[in-house]
Amino acid sequence: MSQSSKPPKPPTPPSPSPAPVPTSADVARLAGVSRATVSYVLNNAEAVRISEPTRRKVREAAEELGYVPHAAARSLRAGHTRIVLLPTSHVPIGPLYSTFLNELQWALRGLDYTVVQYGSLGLTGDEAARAWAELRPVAVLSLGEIALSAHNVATLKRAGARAVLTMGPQAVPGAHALLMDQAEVGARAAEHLVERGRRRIGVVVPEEEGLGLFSTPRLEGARSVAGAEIVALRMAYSEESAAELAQRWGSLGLDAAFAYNDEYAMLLMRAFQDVGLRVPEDVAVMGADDLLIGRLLRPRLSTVQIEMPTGERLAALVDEAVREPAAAVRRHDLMAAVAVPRDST
Amino acid sequence: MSQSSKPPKPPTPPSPSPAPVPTSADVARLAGVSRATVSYVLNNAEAVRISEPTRRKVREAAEELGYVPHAAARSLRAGHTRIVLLPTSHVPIGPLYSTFLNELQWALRGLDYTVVQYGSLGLTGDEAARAWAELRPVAVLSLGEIALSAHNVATLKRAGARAVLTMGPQAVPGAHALLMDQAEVGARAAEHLVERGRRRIGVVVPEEEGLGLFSTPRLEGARSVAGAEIVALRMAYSEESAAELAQRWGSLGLDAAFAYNDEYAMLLMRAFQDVGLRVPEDVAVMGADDLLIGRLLRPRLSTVQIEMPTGERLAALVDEAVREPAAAVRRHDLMAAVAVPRDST
DNA sequence: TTGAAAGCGTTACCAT
DNA sequence: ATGGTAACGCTTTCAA
Repeated sequence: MSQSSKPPKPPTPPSPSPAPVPTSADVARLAGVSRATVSYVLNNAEAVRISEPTRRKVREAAEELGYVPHAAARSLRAGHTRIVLLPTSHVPIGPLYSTFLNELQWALRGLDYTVVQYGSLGLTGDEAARAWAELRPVAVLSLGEIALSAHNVATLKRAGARAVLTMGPQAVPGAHALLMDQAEVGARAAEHLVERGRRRIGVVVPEEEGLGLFSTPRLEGARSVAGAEIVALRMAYSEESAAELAQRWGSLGLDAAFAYNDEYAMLLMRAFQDVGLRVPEDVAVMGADDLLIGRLLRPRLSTVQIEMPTGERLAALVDEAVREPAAAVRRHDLMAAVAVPRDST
Repeated sequence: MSQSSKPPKPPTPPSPSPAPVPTSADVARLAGVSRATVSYVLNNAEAVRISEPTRRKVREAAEELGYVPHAAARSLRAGHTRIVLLPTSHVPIGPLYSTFLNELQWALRGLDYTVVQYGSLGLTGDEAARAWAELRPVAVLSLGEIALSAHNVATLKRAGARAVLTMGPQAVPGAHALLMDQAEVGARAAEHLVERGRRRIGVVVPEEEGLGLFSTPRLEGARSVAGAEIVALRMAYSEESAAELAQRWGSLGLDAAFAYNDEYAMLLMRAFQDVGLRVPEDVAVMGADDLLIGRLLRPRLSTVQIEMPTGERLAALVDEAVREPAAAVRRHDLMAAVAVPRDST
């Protein structure tokens, strides 16, 4: 090997040969046709008629080379993507929510979108919006874990997003609002307890970080109910923390607990029983989310059932917003909450 | 304000104007420099020295235009991406798993990867591999929900993937194997029950689709234990199904149940109690995953604790595989399972 | 210190 | 029925 004008390309220093990725040009060469023809065949272009022998040759060449088109090049050329960006934080919100997320993802795939879940924990609205915009998503569906400003929405739209949707308690200017006000949940719980004759209600606020977006509105919702006196109580998702709270319950002078959700409720109810408090005689306990496990304890747990939109419904909403971004930015009320009385209240 | 050569920009007419996305050329024009300079400034190129005034001009122009670089164009030029592709199915596997997934995502972001979660439910290995390859991920981390063949791995590598990692019970040729054999779980459970003097064990197999990847190895693991007779029992995640199973339990002649995981175990245990069977006297019940809720029922649920790798650990493994794909494809044993005896056995 | 230009992989128009 | 070619937005030599 003699030295040519080009330096002997060092074979990617540390590792061996990264073996070049086959391109449509490679396929064309092997099939003995042009790149355009390859494109036509592989995309089943209907505007152009290609002879059957040629089609087969192209297909075989592609197969032999293991050719797979390059999504980035394709969307660069197309001028747009089919990416729906789904910001997420690391918060384990519970089974209800993750089931919903999975459904949504599945439904969007069915509509031919590529779902990119982008971990955005710790980013500010500005940083997040910029990072998301780099991917040129056709739509952004923020589940409310990041607080978006009108300016952030503008950034995303300038980057080509045809729709920005936010799910949460309040609307953001410029974005479609999918309203899901967790305050409803707190309100339904407190109303139910008041109906049952309870007056002084302790509302559990999880110590776990990141749940504030849910727990604060739930607390406020409870506060909004007439006839009830509300006391906020911090508690962690652990037996120790629940035991500690149950221990000092007597000194609080409360007659009911609304425990954020069923899991915290079960924890607390068990702790109550362990210190000799009777449920519901001494203290009523109410959960939320209507998880199956809430029915396994005795007494059965009263709860607030939340009707989440189906993933399919939401996917359709996204699709509609993408297809018709002209339509005035709309608000949808997506959440309904209803008390489910069982035996703990 | 008089009219200039440019027409008075219509204030975003209803639909037709998708308002062009600003490019680096626009920034260059506004700042009065070349595109190259823009790139240097925005990427803090160290090889080139740019005057401070120029830098400021460029930054201000970018700011004013709301310019955000185009990730696809960038990676097309660079010849590689920082995408780690994470195939997912729609199965709600439980809190343990989703917490882990979130951790992993967060850790990968910290390593400057972009995590793309790709819903692959219903795709065959071939279809999935092709779809993933289009994104030119630098790494694919398959959690085992899709069965990958050696050929699929080859497809991905030809498309530029520097690492393909599979998490699951068995290794795939060409891929790094992160072994997590769920059979361990079943084995630990059965061993524990045998130690407690049980001989005929019913193993619950969830009817829910998609759990087979976990439930089958757990069942097989139980079968592998000497001294126990195993009977597979199908059951759905519902009170009705559990009740039905409890109803005919007497006719089965079994003295213990290993219930797939803690949630199924709790469901079944409650159903046992409702039909008058005593736990653990009449029947021992064992769960898996060591969920907190398992401690809330009485008797407390014996379980198998699984030590999942931390998201951070796994992210580091991915990073290492990407940086050094030359290193022989390795196997890592990532899972440890240990029985946690409580009161239900 | 800055600018001109090539090229990454695709697709769509316009010739042939 | 096919092929040539330009263009998408960006980075990066190379030259000035």
